[in-house]
Amino acid sequence: MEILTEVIMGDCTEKLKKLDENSIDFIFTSPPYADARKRTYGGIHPDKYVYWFLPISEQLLRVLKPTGTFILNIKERVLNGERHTYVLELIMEMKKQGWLWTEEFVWHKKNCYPGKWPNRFRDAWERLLQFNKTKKFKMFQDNVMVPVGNWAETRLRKLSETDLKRDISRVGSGFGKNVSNWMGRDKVYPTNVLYMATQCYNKKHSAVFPESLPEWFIKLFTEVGDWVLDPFMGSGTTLRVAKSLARNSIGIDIEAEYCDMVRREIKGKQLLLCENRKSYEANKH
Amino acid sequence: MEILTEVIMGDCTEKLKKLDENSIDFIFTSPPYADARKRTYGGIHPDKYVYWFLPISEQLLRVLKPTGTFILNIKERVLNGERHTYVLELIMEMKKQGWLWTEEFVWHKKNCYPGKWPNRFRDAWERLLQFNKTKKFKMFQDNVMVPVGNWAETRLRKLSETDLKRDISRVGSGFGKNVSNWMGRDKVYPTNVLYMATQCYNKKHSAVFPESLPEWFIKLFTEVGDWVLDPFMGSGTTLRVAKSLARNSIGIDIEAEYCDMVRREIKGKQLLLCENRKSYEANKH
DNA sequence: GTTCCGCATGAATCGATAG
DNA sequence: ACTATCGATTCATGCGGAA
Repeated sequence: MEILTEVIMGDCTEKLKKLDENSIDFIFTSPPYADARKRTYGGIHPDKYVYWFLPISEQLLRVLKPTGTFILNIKERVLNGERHTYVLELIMEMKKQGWLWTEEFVWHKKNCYPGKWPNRFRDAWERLLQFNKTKKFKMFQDNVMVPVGNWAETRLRKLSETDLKRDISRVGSGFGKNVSNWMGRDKVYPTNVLYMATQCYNKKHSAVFPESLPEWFIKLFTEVGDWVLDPFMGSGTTLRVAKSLARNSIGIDIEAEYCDMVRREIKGKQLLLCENRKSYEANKH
Repeated sequence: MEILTEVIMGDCTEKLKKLDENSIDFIFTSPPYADARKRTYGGIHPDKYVYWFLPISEQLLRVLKPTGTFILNIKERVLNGERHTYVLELIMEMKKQGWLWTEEFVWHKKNCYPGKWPNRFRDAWERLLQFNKTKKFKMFQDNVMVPVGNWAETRLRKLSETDLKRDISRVGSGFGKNVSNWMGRDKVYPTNVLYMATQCYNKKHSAVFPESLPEWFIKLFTEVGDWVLDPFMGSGTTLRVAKSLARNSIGIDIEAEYCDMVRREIKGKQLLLCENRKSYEANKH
């Protein structure tokens, strides 16, 4: 079976209209956040964000199969000291369009953006909104099971409870036992909180989310040979993962530079894969 | 300085009207979830939740000092396979009342409720919505700093990258060095994700949230001698923590049994403190 | 080949300054 | 008054060079 990976250059609002209805199994995307990436997308003001996105989500609803899922990675900005409500409004407007708001996953970022302010802490999480067309969507929970428990933290907590210095030698000797214990145990289903690092750095083009993020959801919501769509492709993280997992994929981006780069990669002339890429470690602490 | 702890029995919609305006420094509460089955508060249906809560939040806005903060612990239920939107609507309606929606913290539960469903995973997070009356609210960030970095996880990742069994002995010998390294480092400010265990079990009355949750926020938003309010007191976790931190507190509950229990505890005749209570470990993994 | 140290780099946000 | 730009702040991570 041949796996297809297609790159379409242009504004996704228009290009999505050319895709067949009920043809996509899974949509994963991270649209430009309000007022971020001003150059590329003209800088959508928070107050106009919903109005800007709704025509796109309307098309996404059209192209998605009834059994498909749409995961939207998004987070609202701070404006005048408050969290803006455009994401909340977007959810309610998309429901009016016919979307089902099935779930909200949390991406708990291991390494969030630094900074200090008198009235707030660093933002260490983003929303992963799950939308569906029907209640009968495909889901393969067994594909994303995680090792049980938290070996490292248990060990750490025990250390802090006793006298550290005195116990170091004893801990050292007990170390192997714990490791084998942890490895021998079964796997469990994950939760709706994903604990992952923000990025896997490439040499030139950094991605806004790590490969482990689309990887987790593609395994969860699709089968081999299914069709994956990312209307805001960017550096092509979603397509790269889809291809490596033997899923067909379509990426749309308005930037020629991104499209060229991803096309070159598809042809195999340039491999931009992160070499020391870590497998996802969702829910492991 | 004497610390006062007051328990008021009754419907908080009414009882709140008897409190002075601008008299409370911090409000922390976890209102009953929308649920048609529950008897208390007349069994609020999700569709009527906002309508039910708004008169209460209006009173909370009145009694809170301009420098005060209101933390609302809440999570929307699943209804007909979808997340209900009453929390989103509530945020927007409270903004119309005059509240500022400053931030949304995430309580990432270490041990969430078990279970398995064909179309969703276990829910491991809840919202902690921060509302303020003005932008000039009190915040004492230094009181909630956490140890830096993530020693345990780094160690764990290194182990998985190499041959585990072969390296056990070597790791054992290098253990003390790493521990001292980790201990020597400074503390950093936390993020807006709190990673805490779900509950601290009492003998009879289990609390909705662990003591570490109000503890963290009371330390962050109040000083010794300030006034703390919980309009849905329940088993009195908020009041217990407030008292132990030398803050005055007021709790309101409609259930006589809860009120009696908390009053007895205040008098010192019954100590319901969790014996093996852990200190909070926000953002440590 | 390893390990260690130093350094640059982020989907950020606030407050001050300038137009 | 309201918007646009800029510097300061902060920390987990990966990279390169050195021991």
